[in-house]
Amino acid sequence: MPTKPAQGRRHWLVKSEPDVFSFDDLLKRPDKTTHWDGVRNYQARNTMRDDMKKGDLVFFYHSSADPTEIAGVAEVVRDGYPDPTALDPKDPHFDPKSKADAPSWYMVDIKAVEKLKRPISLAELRTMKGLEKMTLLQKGSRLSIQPVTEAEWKIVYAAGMKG
DNA sequence: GCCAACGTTGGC
DNA sequence: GCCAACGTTGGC
Repeated sequence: MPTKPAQGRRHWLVKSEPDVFSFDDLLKRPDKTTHWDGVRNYQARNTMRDDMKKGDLVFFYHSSADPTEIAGVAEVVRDGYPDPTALDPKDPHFDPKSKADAPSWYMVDIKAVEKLKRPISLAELRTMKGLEKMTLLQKGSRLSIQPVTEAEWKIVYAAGMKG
């Protein structure tokens, strides 16, 4: 499958606690790929179900870490589809209200593309020109899956790859 | 560990 | 439909 041309790509940021699942963990997965399951927030669900498309690029952010930082770049390799963990009573993310024929929760598959040469911490992001409106930096922003504009993407990526 | 901000639930 | 109570997120 050919890679989507850069023009059509949208950009996202996903949060993960590295103690639970880090960017290095993603790199170690078979085919460097995982299901982004267990998300139980409607706005994040809508983003995965409706907006994230194969070929889109994703910043992998380490939350609840020291320091909190953007660690790497991943790529969406499968569009949104129902999250089976919502239907599994033994799964910690089980949702009794979700039904197989009317799934409440969705996930995408993401694949590691490259680690940043230099991770960019939240503190540094706050100092960088052009990121003032970045969703991650807004007060009270808790969204675990959020959009990144192309301009924001370029600024952060350039800094992270400068080494 | 604290706590502000936010999302969800449920009583009314 | 309102909103108080509760649970969670996540930076510090």
